Amino acid sequence: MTFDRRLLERPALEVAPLLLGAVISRAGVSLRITEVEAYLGDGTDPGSHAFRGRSARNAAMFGPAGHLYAYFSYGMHVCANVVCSPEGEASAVLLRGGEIVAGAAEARRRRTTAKSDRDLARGPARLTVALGIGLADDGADLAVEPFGLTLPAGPAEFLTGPRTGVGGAGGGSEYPWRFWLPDDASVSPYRRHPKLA
DNA sequence: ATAAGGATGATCT
DNA sequence: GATCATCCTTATA
Repeated sequence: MTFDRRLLERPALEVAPLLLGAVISRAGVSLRITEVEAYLGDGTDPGSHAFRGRSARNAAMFGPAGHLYAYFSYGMHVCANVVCSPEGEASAVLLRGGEIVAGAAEARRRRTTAKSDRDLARGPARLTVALGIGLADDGADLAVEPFGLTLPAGPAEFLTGPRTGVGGAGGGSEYPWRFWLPDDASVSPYRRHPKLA
């Protein structure tokens, strides 16, 4: 019914593939995760919110594994991460895309601009809207209502590539830390950061 | 199909 | 004041 928290108390690069195919749910809406990105907390990842240490915004990243790190971005969006590593270390996995497996009617009601069901949770900010995740959920334990998280039985087959939208240091092929399930319609289209030629 | 520009605000320098 | 872990609309092919 719920997950083994120890599986998430590992570095983000190991947890990311485990989350592909996992099902996350919140208040009756469930989705199968198909695309994620890893962000490290050991000070070696310039693209990570934790790169310059702890702050009020990223505090949840330093908390226990299996909790949520939700943050506000671009003045209008909320993005959600699954916190990993033992408490005190700040790595996390950004949820970038998934397909709704339960509660589709509710998800459609929230995502009024979605043209088709496959767009309901394709993209990190869309995913949070579909699930109804807000800033109030920052730090929430995914093992506790209204949340739920079920990890896949076995390891999934996956592909990797550069992280989307990360420019400058931390971007490009130096950091191929985006993970997705092959041939899945709910994987968001790759967009290079504007700052990279 | 891909490209470009605006919206909009917290966070950090 | 610059920088975003983005989305949506409109334009051009």
